[in-house]
Amino acid sequence: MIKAQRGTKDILFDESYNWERIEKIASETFRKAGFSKIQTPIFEATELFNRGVGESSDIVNKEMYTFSVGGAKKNENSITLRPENTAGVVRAYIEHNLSRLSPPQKFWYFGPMFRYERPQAGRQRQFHQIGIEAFGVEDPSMDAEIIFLAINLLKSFNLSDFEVELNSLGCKTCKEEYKNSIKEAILPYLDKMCPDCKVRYQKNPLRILDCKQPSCQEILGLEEIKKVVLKDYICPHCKNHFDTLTNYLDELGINYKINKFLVRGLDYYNRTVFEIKSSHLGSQSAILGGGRYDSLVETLGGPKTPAIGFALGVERLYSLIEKVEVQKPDYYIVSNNQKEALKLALKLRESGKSAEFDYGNRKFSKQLEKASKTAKKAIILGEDEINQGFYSVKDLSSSEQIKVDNYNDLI
RNA sequence: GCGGAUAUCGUCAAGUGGUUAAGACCUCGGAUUGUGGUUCCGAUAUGCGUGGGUUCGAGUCCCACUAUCCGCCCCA
Repeated sequence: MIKAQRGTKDILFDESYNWERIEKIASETFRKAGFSKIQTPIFEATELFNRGVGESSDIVNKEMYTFSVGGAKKNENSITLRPENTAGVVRAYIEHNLSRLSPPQKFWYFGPMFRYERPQAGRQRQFHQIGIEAFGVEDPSMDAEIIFLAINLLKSFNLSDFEVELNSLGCKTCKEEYKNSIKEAILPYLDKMCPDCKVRYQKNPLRILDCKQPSCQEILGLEEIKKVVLKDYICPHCKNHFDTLTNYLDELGINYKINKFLVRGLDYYNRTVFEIKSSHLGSQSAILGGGRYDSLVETLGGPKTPAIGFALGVERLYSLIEKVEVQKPDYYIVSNNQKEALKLALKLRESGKSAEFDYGNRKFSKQLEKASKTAKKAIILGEDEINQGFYSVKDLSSSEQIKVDNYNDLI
């Protein structure tokens, strides 16, 4: 038997219905904020992610679904199933010259992403993200709006038990300085750190701050290291940006926690980064994450354009929300005349009712049994009804059966 | 990539080396030829993740593989 691939799953019945609801609620929330939906391809040139997400990230290093196409001329065209969607949206932004339009340009998306990882609670190889990307605004009011929107989105799913973490990574220049001072501080302890951190030290030292290894945690906990990490390293410009943002958030009554150790795993982030966590998710506690990526558009060949966005894990969100059952159809038509049953069902649907009918030409007791399990009311369309031109309508919860002479009384 | 647990029908499961692999739910049929939700009767795994091995005999023991779940890493 052929089974669904490891880390992938089928979404059926009520689950599928709840997914539709999620998309609808997200769509409404974003539409009100002036975001339009963007749909980009599921695969892109591998190069896009190498340059966009970054060579030092785990995603690019070991989690991409990359393959070459083009038959015998292998490696001619290396493509990759998107591991995230920011790079794709930025590519589209550049390709369609959207920077020529009056800023800001605001987009949202919903779709599958692919990462080759070991599946676990809250982690699949094909998973879905809802996200937004906004281009062309540097002002911190945009950061505040985006963060508010993220919170607002979660609240529209009736979630309240989550925590917002916030940090600023600084801009290109002060981020470099920060990196260097971290490297300097850590150097004496480097040989005691885990192998991963030794690599990070070279490639992306900020990620060391994220390390969960006890040995590394111990070193990060040392006073002299903490002093360097917690020092306000960011430049006055970035500090001003961050302070204005937190001021706005305070003004909006948003609870957040500044976490100086919050460093995100994708290379393109700078300045504002944030993450929303729930304690009900197990070890994969992040439900949403995002931040600024002011140089990504330029990195990928576009004009210098500030930008910010976030992505939400739909499977993780799904596990937190209250589920809704699919509504039963209004009518189930019980009949041994499939032609008349079909005609009536189609007519009812045209009148705005939901209606199903029995295909089986089975005994009425069987048809009614099915009706009682699946529908609110049964319309019995037997020989008497067809010949004499009326409908017997039975309310399946009260057992009450009435004779309806006029079709209009059914709708 | 590393650790731990698990794998018996569509679902939940009993089974701890010995005849034909319990049971429940779901599904289907009948009791009831035009009246369901309650009741009663019946049907449904030549099969126990896959492949080997031990044994007179394997769902049960051993080995390998695969998958799932949980944790690490990382992320959403």
